Amino acid sequence: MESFKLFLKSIVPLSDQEFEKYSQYFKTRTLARNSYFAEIGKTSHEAAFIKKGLLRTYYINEKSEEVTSCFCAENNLTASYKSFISQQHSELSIQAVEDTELITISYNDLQNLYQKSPLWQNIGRTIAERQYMVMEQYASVLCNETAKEKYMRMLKEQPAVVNKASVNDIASYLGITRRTLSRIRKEISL
Amino acid sequence: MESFKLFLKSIVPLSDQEFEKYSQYFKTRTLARNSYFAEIGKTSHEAAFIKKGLLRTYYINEKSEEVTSCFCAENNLTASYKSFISQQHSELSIQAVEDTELITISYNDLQNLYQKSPLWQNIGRTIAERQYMVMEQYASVLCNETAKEKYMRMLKEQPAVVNKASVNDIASYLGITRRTLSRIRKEISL
DNA sequence: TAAATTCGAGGACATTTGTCCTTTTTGCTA
DNA sequence: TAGCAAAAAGGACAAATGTCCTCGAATTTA
Repeated sequence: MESFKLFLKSIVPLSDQEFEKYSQYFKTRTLARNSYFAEIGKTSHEAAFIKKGLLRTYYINEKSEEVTSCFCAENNLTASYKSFISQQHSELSIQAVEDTELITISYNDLQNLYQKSPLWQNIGRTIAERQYMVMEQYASVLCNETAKEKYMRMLKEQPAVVNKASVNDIASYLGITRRTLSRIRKEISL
Repeated sequence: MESFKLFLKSIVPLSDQEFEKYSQYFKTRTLARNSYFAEIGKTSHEAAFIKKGLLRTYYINEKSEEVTSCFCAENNLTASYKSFISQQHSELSIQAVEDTELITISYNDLQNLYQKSPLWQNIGRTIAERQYMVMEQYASVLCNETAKEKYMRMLKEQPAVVNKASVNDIASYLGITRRTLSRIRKEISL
């Protein structure tokens, strides 16, 4: 729980006592490689903080291909947000790329926290704002860079992901084909 | 204010009395075509609901080109969110594509509302969550569709914007060049 | 451990998109 | 309304990326 406490403290002022008070709402859980935290078609009842490991979020496009929309690494949050927030069927699957340890909270417990405490309303809002800013960055960056620029950025910003994820998943995350990624890797290695 | 009230009601349960109670915090303002709601380098002290008109958000990339990251139309919110939330210099400019009427709130007033009322904490969080979901959609779509698919989607989802904005701005919004957009328009018109 | 399967690299060619430029159209203003 | 400037269209060629394929290495499974 220590890393999660630090994460929360980076968002709002929070004493150890306050954290203890609410820590009962959070459960620790492990997820084996390739197993799922959320699945397309099912409603997602949990959000998670990733203590250790790596998760991949993907959806299926009109051509029935898996498109990776996100890699979530240690010390970050993950959830099928749309499904979790609206409590409707998920359009996303979230799968463990490697064995992963999570700290989770259920939808009902989180709503309780929101009811109970302005502190948690504030945490919830701030997290939503942050997720927005991260996504904005992702969008503006990925849509206006060439394939090579995108891969170089990923190498710099998410080197651990590049090592752990498959070529297929990295390519679809960057919105390019395997072939293009292969060419870029060749070029870089020269 | 009527459209803004309806907008809020679509987010949270809200009585007319409650809305009246807080409406003093909101100011109405018009923005002439080509003038700015936010500017790169300046801190953004306001967020806005667009009553009428159209705004374009852009930044300057490393090649010193304007990149349009967003078109915000009537009955939506706009802000240089990062700057507004963090009260730091804006990396974005927001410019009126046509004469536009806004309903605005200042950063300080919004913080006051958050202090004063869990209702507004809730509104703030829900809006942040929604903006996140919109941005997620934009990101995954733009990064995994061809130039033509992106333009066709825009035609369908934002026909008014396609009519009002310049070819240059539409192209940079879609992450393609003017030349490519010109080719697509030609092809469609056949 | 052998066979089967998956995964990544890369060849050959097609298609898409970008670059640089000129021409045409549109809209403004003097 | 004539003249100018800005915006949009589009020609010619280059570069980037995609498609379809094969091959060999790595990994899994029987």
